[in-house]
Amino acid sequence: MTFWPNVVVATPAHSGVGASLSYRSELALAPGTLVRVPLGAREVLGVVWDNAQAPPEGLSAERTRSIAGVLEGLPALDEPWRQLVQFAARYYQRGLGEVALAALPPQLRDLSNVQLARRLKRRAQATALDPSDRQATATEPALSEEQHGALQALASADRPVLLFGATGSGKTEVYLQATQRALSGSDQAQVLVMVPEINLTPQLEARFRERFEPLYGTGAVVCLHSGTTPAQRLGAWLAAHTGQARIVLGTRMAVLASLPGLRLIVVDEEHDPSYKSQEGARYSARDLAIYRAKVQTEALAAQGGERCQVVLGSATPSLESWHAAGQGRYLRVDMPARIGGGALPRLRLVDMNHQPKGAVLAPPLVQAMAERIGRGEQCLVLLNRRGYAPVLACHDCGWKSACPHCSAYRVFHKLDRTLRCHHCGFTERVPRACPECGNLDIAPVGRGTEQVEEQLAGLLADVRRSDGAPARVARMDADSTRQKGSLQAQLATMHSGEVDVLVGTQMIAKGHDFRRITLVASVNADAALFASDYRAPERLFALLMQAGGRAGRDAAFVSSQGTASEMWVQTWHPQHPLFDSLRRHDYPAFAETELAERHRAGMPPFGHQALLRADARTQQAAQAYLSGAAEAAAALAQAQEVTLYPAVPLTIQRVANVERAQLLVEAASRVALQRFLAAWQPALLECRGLPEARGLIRFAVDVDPLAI
DNA sequence: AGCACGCCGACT
DNA sequence: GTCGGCGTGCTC
Repeated sequence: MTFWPNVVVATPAHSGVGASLSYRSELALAPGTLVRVPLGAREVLGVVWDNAQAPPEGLSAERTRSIAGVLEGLPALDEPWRQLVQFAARYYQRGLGEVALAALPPQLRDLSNVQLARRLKRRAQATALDPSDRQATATEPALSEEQHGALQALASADRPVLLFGATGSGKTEVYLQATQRALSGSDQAQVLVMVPEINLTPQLEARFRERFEPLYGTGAVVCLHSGTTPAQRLGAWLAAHTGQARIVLGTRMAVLASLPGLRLIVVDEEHDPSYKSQEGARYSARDLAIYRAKVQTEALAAQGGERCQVVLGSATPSLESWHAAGQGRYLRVDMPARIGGGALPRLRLVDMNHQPKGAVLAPPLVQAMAERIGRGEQCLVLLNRRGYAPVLACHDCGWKSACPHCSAYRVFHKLDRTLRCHHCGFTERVPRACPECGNLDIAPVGRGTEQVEEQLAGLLADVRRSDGAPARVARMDADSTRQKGSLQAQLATMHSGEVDVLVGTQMIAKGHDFRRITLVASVNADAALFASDYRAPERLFALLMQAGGRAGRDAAFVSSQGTASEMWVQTWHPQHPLFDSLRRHDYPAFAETELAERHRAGMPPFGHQALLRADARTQQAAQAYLSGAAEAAAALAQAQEVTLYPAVPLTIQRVANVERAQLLVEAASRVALQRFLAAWQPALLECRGLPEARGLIRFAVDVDPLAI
């Protein structure tokens, strides 16, 4: 008997190849089976999507080629996984195969059956050799009343849970115990825990290993993120797929891992923009987590009635999630109190209008830091700019350190005397004199972390710590942590108390549990207050709350010092309403204001958006393509009540000599937007051939974009 | 995306 | 006379 399986392969949506390709097979292949198939001149990995009994229509039999082989020993990818991939591909307007294959470890492609068998055998042996003297029960710390309530709510919730917990309220312990509960329900049960950034995985991994390896063995916890080697990634994926791994920790890519026994998904810091992918299929891992829990629950219901729970945790939830909770679509659970009864830091606004002109750090702030250092406390200084200064300029002729390949300035890095473009990476040594007029008087404009570090070291030069040693300032940003292991090393110097003041980008604001920090300062927050991006206030609020959350985490330490922890913000606009909510740590009030504003403007979550983006050799070509695509869809847009805005260049118009433009699509309903985008797809392919779009490099649709 | 096929400059 | 530049076009 001959079968005609439809197989998905890694062809992007814009390649013109349909959703799946028909092959011939003498064997019945279950949907989800991993196969190797001939495609043109090569052989590629594919996933059987369905197995038709009849040959495909409109395709001659001799053009249908045979399946080259099946990946032996691997269970088929299950129905909920396929539904998830199908949903993601459709919703984010990408090829089915592209999404499916991107979710698989790349190494799986070039693994022979012999190699695969060897790997699977080794895994099975490792598991078998694992010491069997496992603990039967976990040693779990006692929970606060709030934590206990959250755990109860999570256990019985019939919808996604939004865990609204202050920084330091002990959300991680709730995740740990919820995980334990989910795993103890069945030998097959699995849990997925996501964090926004790779940097945050090591400490979470340590806590999960410590808690669960004694119970479930050393292979029970695996990590999936872009920092792992291809071999590790394959290993972790296989462990998750075969059920040997009980807990998968990872970044957004982990949401697409194969997890047949999935019972709980945790999305920590759910508001974080890192959950939205910015290339390839531009999916939101948080939104996919919600969908995944739903289809998994449906699948579990069919075989006995258990649920797959999903919990989104944050001290400053995304407005989308907050709104969903307000509507009752999510169950909101509050944990307002800090563990140990510590208070959230007091807000101290520094009105820069009343500070000495040109001061990077206001004298009262420096004074406050000096006092804290003298008492053996630590400080954190936040500045969202790497390097020494964002621009180098000539005072004579007006030359600025523009990047020749991008419409942006190169940043002055004083430490290695370079001008570096943060967009394309183009780096040159700092010129001795102005390249335009030869003037020697070229000077940095604005400030970055390197400069603040340097200035602080100067300002605190005479300050002594409680042990009499001079105060020590360190800097932590993408530059200082580029080398492998240096992030951990830098965190260690902070934990040990070797460093008194840590200057850094938002990297230092996230997640780290420093016990002796009692003062956090944000040096230039103002840019976000008046940014054109409508999500900028939300991000600023989250960043400041999160940064403030680094202070005073150890209530006993703070009270023994006889002080209160503080969050300092330097601003030229102390009257800005955002600071009122921030002062009261009142996220709900802030969210209400922002949501009202969004509602008025028809912005998400009340309206729905997508972007059509184009990259081209010239700006004209990029815009011509977009305009052509808009024109082709004018009637369709009108019928669907979708608004198409004019094509505009991106804020940074050119990056690495590629011109970029985009076009905003707005609709009042998600369904209308989806219908429109799906119907638009053929026109998007066709418009590539427009003569005026000559020079177009690529286009992409971004559904639910984070920035417009 | 790959990888072929296909038409024009500097080399053994 | 060939090796190879990357411009279009197809992949069940």
